[in-house]
Parts: sequence; C-alpha cells; structure tokens
Amino acid sequence: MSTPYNPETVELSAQKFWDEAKCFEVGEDADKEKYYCLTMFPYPSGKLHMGHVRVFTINDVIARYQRLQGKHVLQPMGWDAFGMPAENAAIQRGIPPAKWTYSNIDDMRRQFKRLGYGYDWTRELTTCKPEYYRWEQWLFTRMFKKGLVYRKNSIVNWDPVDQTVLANEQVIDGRGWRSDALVERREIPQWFMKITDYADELLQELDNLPGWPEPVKIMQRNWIGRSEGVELSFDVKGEDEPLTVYTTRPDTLMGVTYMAVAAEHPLASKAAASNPEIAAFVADCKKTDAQEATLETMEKKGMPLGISAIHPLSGEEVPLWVANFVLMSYGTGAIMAVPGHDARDWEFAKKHGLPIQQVIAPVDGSTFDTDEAPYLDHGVLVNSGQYDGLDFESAFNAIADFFESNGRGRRKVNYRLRDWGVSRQRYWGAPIPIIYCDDCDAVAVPEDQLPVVLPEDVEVKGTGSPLKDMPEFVNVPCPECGKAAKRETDTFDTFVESSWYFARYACPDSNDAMLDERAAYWAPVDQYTGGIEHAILHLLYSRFFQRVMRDEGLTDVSEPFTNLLTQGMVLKDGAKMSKAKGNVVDPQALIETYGADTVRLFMMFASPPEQSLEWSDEGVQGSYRFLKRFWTAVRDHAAGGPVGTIDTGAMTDEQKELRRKTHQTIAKISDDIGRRHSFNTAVAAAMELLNAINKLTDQSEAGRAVAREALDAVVIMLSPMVPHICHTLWQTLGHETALVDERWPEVDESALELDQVEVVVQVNGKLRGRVTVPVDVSKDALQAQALADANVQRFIDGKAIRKVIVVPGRLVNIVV
RNA sequence: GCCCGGGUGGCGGAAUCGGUAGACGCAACGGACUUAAAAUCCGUUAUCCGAAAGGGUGUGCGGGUUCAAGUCCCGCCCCGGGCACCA
Repeated sequence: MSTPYNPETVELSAQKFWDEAKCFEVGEDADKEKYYCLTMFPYPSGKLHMGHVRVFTINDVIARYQRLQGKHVLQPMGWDAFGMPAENAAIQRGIPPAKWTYSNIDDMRRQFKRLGYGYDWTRELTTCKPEYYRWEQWLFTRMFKKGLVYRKNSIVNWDPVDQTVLANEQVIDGRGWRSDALVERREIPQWFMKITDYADELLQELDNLPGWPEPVKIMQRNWIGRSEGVELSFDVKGEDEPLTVYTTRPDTLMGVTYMAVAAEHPLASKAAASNPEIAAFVADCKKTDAQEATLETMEKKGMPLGISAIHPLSGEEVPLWVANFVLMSYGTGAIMAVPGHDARDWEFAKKHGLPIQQVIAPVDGSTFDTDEAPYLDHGVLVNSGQYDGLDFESAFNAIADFFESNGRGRRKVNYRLRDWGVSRQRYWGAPIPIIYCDDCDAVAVPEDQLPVVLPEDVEVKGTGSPLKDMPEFVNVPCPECGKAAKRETDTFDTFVESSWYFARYACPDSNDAMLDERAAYWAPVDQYTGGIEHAILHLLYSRFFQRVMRDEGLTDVSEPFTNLLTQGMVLKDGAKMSKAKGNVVDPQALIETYGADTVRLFMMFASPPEQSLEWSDEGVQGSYRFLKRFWTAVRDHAAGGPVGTIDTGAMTDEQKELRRKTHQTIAKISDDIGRRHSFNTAVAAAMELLNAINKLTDQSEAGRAVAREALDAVVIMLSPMVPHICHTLWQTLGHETALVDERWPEVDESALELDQVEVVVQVNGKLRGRVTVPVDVSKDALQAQALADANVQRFIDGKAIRKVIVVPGRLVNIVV
C-alpha cells in the first residue's frame, strides 16, 4: 500500500530543505558560468493574481533548468513599491500609503515562498525605501549637470472640480473618475529626460538583439519612428516669424492647399486674442483629455484663422487653420496639408470644402482621381512646374537642395519618440531632487544632502500632493546661495525606479555607490521575463537608463537584457486581469486545495507562454490527477526493489521501444524548455512518457532497469515545473543527492535508432495509404511499394501518372 | 485612428523548416471496482455518409501560389495588447 500524495507535506518539506541548505543564495564566483534570470518585479497590490503566478513560474522554470545545465544562477525578487494604487487605498481607508504597501509586501512574500520559487531573498529590494531611490535621485542630479534633464511646459489631464492632475487611467470616457467632470488639457512645467539624445543608438542596437522577440523589436522601432524629411519655412502674412513645418513628403509641396496649427500654437493664441470665435474654438479644443487614442479618434474639427501663409515655391497664399488633430507635442505643432496625398488632410479638406490638388501620379501612367480618394504611394510629379516628371527621390533631393541653398529649410531626421516626462504631481513616489530659488533658479540637491526622503506619515486626501502642505519638507535654504527656497514637491514617474532595479540586484546593499564591482559580474540580465504590455515603455526606458549609467562610468554594459521572453496576458472574461476591472482570480484557494505544484503545472501546461491565456478553473483537476499518477508510478516502481543494469545488446523489443521513447523525450523536452520555451509541449511529452512507462508489462530486472532510467529522466525533467514533488520522488528512487544539484539527462543517440519507418502515400495530395519500409530504403523502392498499395491502386487505376514526389522518411505524393 | 499579436473539435491547446490536422489534457459518454458515492482503472469521442472497408467535408471569411497550405502571398472580419500619467 503506497503512501498517498499529500502536496502540503511534500511542498513544505522541500521548501524547508532549500531554505536550510541556502540553495538559491548565490555569490559572485568567477570560475562559474553565471546566468542571471530575472522577472519583471511586481507592484505590491495586495495579493498575487494569476498573471503573477504565470510569469514567475515561467522564469523559475528557466532558472531551474539552467541550474540543471550546470550554470551559476541568480534569480532575485523585489518590489516596485511606488504607485497610484497605494494613494487610492490611502484615500479609501485612511491608511498611509507606506503602511499599506509594506503590509502588502509581507503578504505577497509569504505567497511567493509558498509557491516554491528559487529566489535569492538576501537580495530583496524595495523601491520606496530611501536606500534604493537615493541612487536614482543621485543619477538625476548627474544628468542635470550634464544637461540630460530639462524643464518645460507640457500637457496634463486636469480635473476642474477636484482641482488635480489625473492619470490617463483616471479618465473614464473623457471624465474624471471621482468627480465625473469633463477633463481638460492644461499646461504645467515638468521635468524631462532627454531620451531622444539616445534615439539613434536605441534604434540601431535593436539589430543586435537576437534574443528578443521580433514583434517587440518592431514595436520599439515604430515607437522611435525615425524618419528622414525636410524642415521648411513658410512666410506668414503680417508676421515677422515664418511658420516652420516638418514633412517627409517634400515631393508633394506643390499640392499644399492649406496649413494647420495646434490649438496650443502661438499663432492660434494670437488669433484667439482678437477673435472671440477662434478663442471659443481653441478653448473647446482643450476640453478633451490628453490621451493619443482620444485625439486620433475624435471628430476632426478646425477653423480658419483668417490669415495666410505664402507658398515658398508658387508664392500663392494658402489659408492657415487651427485644427484639433494637430498635436503641439509632435514636430513643430504645425503642418502643411496636402489633401491629394495624405488621408487625414484629404478627409479634413472634404469636410471643410478646401481645394484638393493632385501633384503625384502613378508611375505606370494610369490615371488616379484624387477627388475620389487620396493617392498615398510614391509616384511621378505632375502639376509641379519645373519638378514635373521627377520620381520621389529626385524630387525630394531637388526640393531639399533648393530650400537648403536659400536658407529656408534643411534636411532633418525626425523621431516620433519624445523626451520622457518624469514629473508626477503625486505624493507616493521618489521626490525629484530639485530646489527652486528665486535667484539661482532650479538647483539640484547636492550629493551630500541626498537622499531627499519622502515623509511616510501623511494623510492623503485626493486633491493634490500632501507634500505641498508640509512646510518642513518644502521650505529649505538654497544649496547655492543659502537664501530661503522651495523644494520640488513633484515625484518621479514610477518607471524611473523600474528602469534600473535589474542592475541594483547585484549590489542591493551598496551604500557608497549606485553600482559596485559585483554588478560587473552579473550584468547583463541573461533572461528577462515579463508581460507583453511592457514591450515598449518599460523596456525602452530601461535600455535608455542602462546607457545613461554606462556613460556615467557605472557599467560597461549597454544592453540590459540579452534574452527577452514576453509572456501573454492572463485574461478573464476576455480582458486583462486588473484590480480596476475587478476580474482578478485569487490563486490562494487553488494552492490550498491542490498545492503549489499543481498550480504551477497547470499554468505551464494550459498554453504557450507568449500567448494570452483565458483563465478557466477547469483543467486544474487534470494537473492534480497527473501528479497523483506520477507519485504512484514512482512509489510502485521503487517498492519493487533494486533494478538491474541496462544491457543495450540484449533488450527485448518492448524494452527498446520504451528506451527509445525515453531518449526521444529527453531530446524533445531539452529543446522545448531550453530553446523554444514551449513549456506546454514539454509537459505533454513528459505525460506521454509516463503513460508509456505505466504501460510497460515487463517486470524483469532488465525491464525494470529501463523503467528506472525513464523515471529518473521524468523526475529531473519535470522538476523545473513541479520542483517539490520531484525533490521527494528523487529520494524515493533511492538517490542520496539533492535534485537541485543534479544535472540534466543526456540523450543516448544510439537509443533513437529505428529499423522501420511508416511513410504516408498521397494521391493528388490526399492521404490514401501508408507503407512501412526500412529506414534506409531507396527512393525507387519506396515509390514502387507506394504504388503497389491496394487503396492507392484504386485511385490511380486507369489514369496516367504525371509526377511522383518522394520525401524520404515522410511521404510519397502521386499526381495523376 | 496608428503599431503589435491572435482566431484550429464541446473547451485549453498540438502540428518546431510548406509534407499524415486535432498530440497531451479537460469535459462528456460507456464499462470495471464499490452496498453506494468519491477516488482509481479501461474504452469511445472533429463532422457527415457507411454494418464495415472506406469515402466526403473541415484550421475566422474571400481570393491566390504550389504536386502539397493551419503554415506562404493579397484583400477583409472579429478578439486581445500598446499608444507616452495604470503598472
């Protein structure tokens, strides 16, 4: 009678063993090949949800697999602890954000430990602690001195009722989430980091990241959005300053029939000052939130400003409009409109009765009516005077040369990427280390006065930062002149903390420097795992910060993450699980019922890691049932006593077959985990092998030896997914060593050899028969045997054979 | 609106380089064991025709390339993610 599988006992005892043996605490050992395996750290929102379990399990599987390959593996964990939810909780429950956050961290850490992840907890870091954020404050002051940060006005969502800045997430259908008031755009001064200084390098180096998924690289390329165009000036009647626009299509210049500026553009403001209708329109344009999706989908509205620009080639007047779809944050905040060859300009021209002028014709000489639709492709210039007949490239160069020679324009590389606004008008974040002095302007807090510590004992009301009401925080002497000055009360975007934490895990206790020599050992991260929703912002900011740290002399490494795995979302009812949507599934109950191994196994088995996973409670049972069968199979086998040795020269067909299956499975799972990250098929292959072991009837010593080899392999290969049960079963199989210190099994190529192979026979591509032939059969013999098949004969009978395709070892296709 | 994914049985998914569509599991159904239930074990299960052998259809929709298409190309539809202040 076998001991039944009790997950809780098994799991707690394995965890105790790992803890006491300090299995996952790693130092810097120069003799060993390091492998830094990292997960995007969690925001401590309260409890673990299924998305967490998925991503952390994926990474733990890779970490444990690499350790079994003999690598020196670091897998750390920490907390992305600043953020809005803590302020919301504080408003709702009256608990200070810090207290709420630390309590969540304690709960989540307990859950992590219960799931058996192989973390080095001695390196745990928490971003809301001054010993962490002091170093990003320090780096900011270094960037300030280098001119890599600057202050400028930029647009935020303004809630006119609560008198506060709203995050995009707090804007629901254009209204403030608490006040329900219509949100407005407002300009306030904010700090920016010059990520655009690195735009070219960030773009170029994507080509040297073979370990990144192609879609992520494409998204980053598009986000950076490098374009080659021309910046050119149009004189404006009655204005001293010309109006500058940027275009990637100078070849369409003669098709300009109007121009448009953003509502925030100085020319619009000037016109509004003397015309109440324009003033009303401009004010109306600002009555919308600042999200790009809103601006791009809203109805395109505009109004003539009553002034004209002078076309720089024709000298004709073109009307100047203000339009809501022109964005102040892109380019110069003004556009030249070519409705004949631009979709948006065309739509706007149709709506407002503006002329459409065709200046590009298809290369093949066909006609195209730009009155029916805009012609967007490159082509040949028409109606463009001296430029007629030129193709895109010659026209581009001719026009660019013309503008450069008369000093009215220049070739320019433009980026869609904008500088990173890091100011947040919120309390629960790292204070921006700046002091404003009437005489000295903005002054960086000197190094010896860092960190600027965020007071933790506060009351959050939801209308502006409580820091503003704390004179002891705000009122400080100017570090330069000593006069009374005021501290910045804005805090950093929380993306600042997550842009360098991966480097800090190497030396979380370093009090003398942001990074020390230990970082040189561990950097870069070998494997980074996290949600696809971070494909652009977090990953791009981290690549930027890594370079800023490099240029500050802190590291030699330019790219922070060598290999990237972007895991799909865990969806519930078709949408991302989030607190805001209230569709979060709590894994705790499942862990209590079935144990951590079952939950881990199900997560890995349910779908491939890169795809989204629609959560369903069913199916977990199946994983549990499998672990029970696994447990019983190993214990029953072990109860049979000692096994013989494998004599490859004297095996029965049944033994050979199981042994072949064992080594095929080792090859498959190694590839599935190591190269493909296809954990679901790895689990399926292990299940198949266990089914084959259970079917083995041969109870002889030789037969049991083959079964033992198979079971040893299954136990090791499943251990990355279900480490607890495997830890115990490894002992059950009589091994004295700890499974975590074992090595991955090797494929015995000779076990894979086959005598016969089944080949499919098709007639006109349809399956009509199968023939079994020796593996080394000649093409001719294979073809002859395929043609002889009775069912195949029925389909080719009386017809002329036109062609026969023979794919050795796979199929024969007879075309009649 | 723009950028990136995805769509295969009742369900999750497999098919890795253009070569047997549906591995593995869930659910369901039938059977064994049991006084009974649970658990466990054995079997069936894309769909239609057929007693069977076998055949027709079938990977979101419409076209195309190919001896051969879930896989490649063109045009759509639907779902998910991102769009710079959610993290």
